[in-house]
Amino acid sequence: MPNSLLHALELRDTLTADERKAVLRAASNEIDFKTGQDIVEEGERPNACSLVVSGLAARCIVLTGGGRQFTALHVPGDFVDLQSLLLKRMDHAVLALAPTRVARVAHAALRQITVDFPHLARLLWLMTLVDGAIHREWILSLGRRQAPARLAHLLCELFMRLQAVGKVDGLSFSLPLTQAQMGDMLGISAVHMNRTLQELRREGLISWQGQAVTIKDWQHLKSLAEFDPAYLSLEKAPR
Amino acid sequence: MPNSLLHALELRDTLTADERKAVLRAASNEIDFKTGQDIVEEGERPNACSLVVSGLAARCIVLTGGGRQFTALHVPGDFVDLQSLLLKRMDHAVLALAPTRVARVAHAALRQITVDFPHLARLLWLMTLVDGAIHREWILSLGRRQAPARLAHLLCELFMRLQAVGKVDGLSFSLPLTQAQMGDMLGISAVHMNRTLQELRREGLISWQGQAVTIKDWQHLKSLAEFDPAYLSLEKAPR
DNA sequence: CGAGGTCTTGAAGACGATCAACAAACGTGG
DNA sequence: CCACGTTTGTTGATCGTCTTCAAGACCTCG
Repeated sequence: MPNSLLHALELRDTLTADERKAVLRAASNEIDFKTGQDIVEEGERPNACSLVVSGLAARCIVLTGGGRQFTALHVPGDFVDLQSLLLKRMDHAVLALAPTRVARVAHAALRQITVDFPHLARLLWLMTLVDGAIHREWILSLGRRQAPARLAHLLCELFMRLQAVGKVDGLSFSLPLTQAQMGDMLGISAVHMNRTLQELRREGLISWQGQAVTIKDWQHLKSLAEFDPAYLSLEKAPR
Repeated sequence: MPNSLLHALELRDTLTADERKAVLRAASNEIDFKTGQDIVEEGERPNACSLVVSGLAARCIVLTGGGRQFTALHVPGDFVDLQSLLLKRMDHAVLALAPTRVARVAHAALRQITVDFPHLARLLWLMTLVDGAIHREWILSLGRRQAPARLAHLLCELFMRLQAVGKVDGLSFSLPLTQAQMGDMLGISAVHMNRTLQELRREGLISWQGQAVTIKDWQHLKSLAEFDPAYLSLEKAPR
């Protein structure tokens, strides 16, 4: 159900009753993906956008030579390919990192929303703008932070985003990623990812066993990462 | 004049006469910035968006400790802060990298466009989506390419973007950047930037003297970078 | 129980950072 | 137009981060 979408939108602004109805009307069928499955393929021209209802998804680009880079991570309430409404062609694939349920919202329905509900349209636009702000933080991390700060920053970001959609338990959350996959987000090798992780564990900043991540020292983690959550726009404001 | 905006929009879709008029009506005053001046400051809450009319601008984030990272480069026809319409607060500064003329478009006028001209609104949205696509390519470069390929990719991108707005002369264009600034985009030090540049020169891929960049071997530059311009959406399509 | 994936560790080497010095280009004022 | 100071470009040497290769431990699941 697109309740997760309603929730994500209402994190950032208030919806009218009509707008809520329009959102609910736009949603169509839901599909389940297994870990590792492609939700959207590179080169595809979708006629619907995919909204994560539960699970975890990532945008993925592969280089000739085998190098892989994840360019975004998506939690419940996120569209994984809202840009395809206007960009048409997918320039990257989207992968399920865990068992993931996705709701499809037809392009036609989204386009109609831009005509009938300008404010709602601006909120959809906003969601892609938040994606952009997150991209810029990743660029900063990849360009100017070294591995421990990069990892710390990503964990801070994930914690805040998961908290916003009610997917944390105190200071713990579930992160169904292998270390190799985490390396592919941080732009480091799996081996170095492992050593960096051990460093943060040794410093008592986090624990990470199996899929359970716990933040053990939020203050230090935050300052190591120079993390400031403002870029996530997790606040209500008239948009 | 926002002719540069009209041009940028019409690169990607056709406008009606009314839409063209609405664009022209929305523009207000123009301002000149000198090299190095802030066009928008971090933390600011602009009430207008800034459109590059001529010159060159970059989004810039500074870390405590002096590290600096540019997260985007903007050529004529680009908005440098269109996201501020909905994100409100600037999470980074925007800097003029050369003498730059900027046209201000009031947030109120843009918001009115989202109500009166849904199709035009989608094209504005599209411009931020292209920014996002470029961000993802930078993430890929910073994460998985080494310095020579990173530089090659940025030069390919810049060439295509400048060509689209008529700012190239054959295979040459003007790039008023210091090597240190270029390093701040590629996530490398100024010294390494210099050595990487010399490598591309030595291989006969480019020349770069003063502010004049010339691509001497487009095919090899492109293949070194694994460059595919599709992500720039430089084609007309109904949006 | 075996097989494949994941995690962990060690060692060698590549890529890029940093420090330092100097050359070249530029802008400004005399 | 030249003298000067400042910024930018260039080069060498050293050091640190991260990669790669390789091997073994652990773990999960059929």
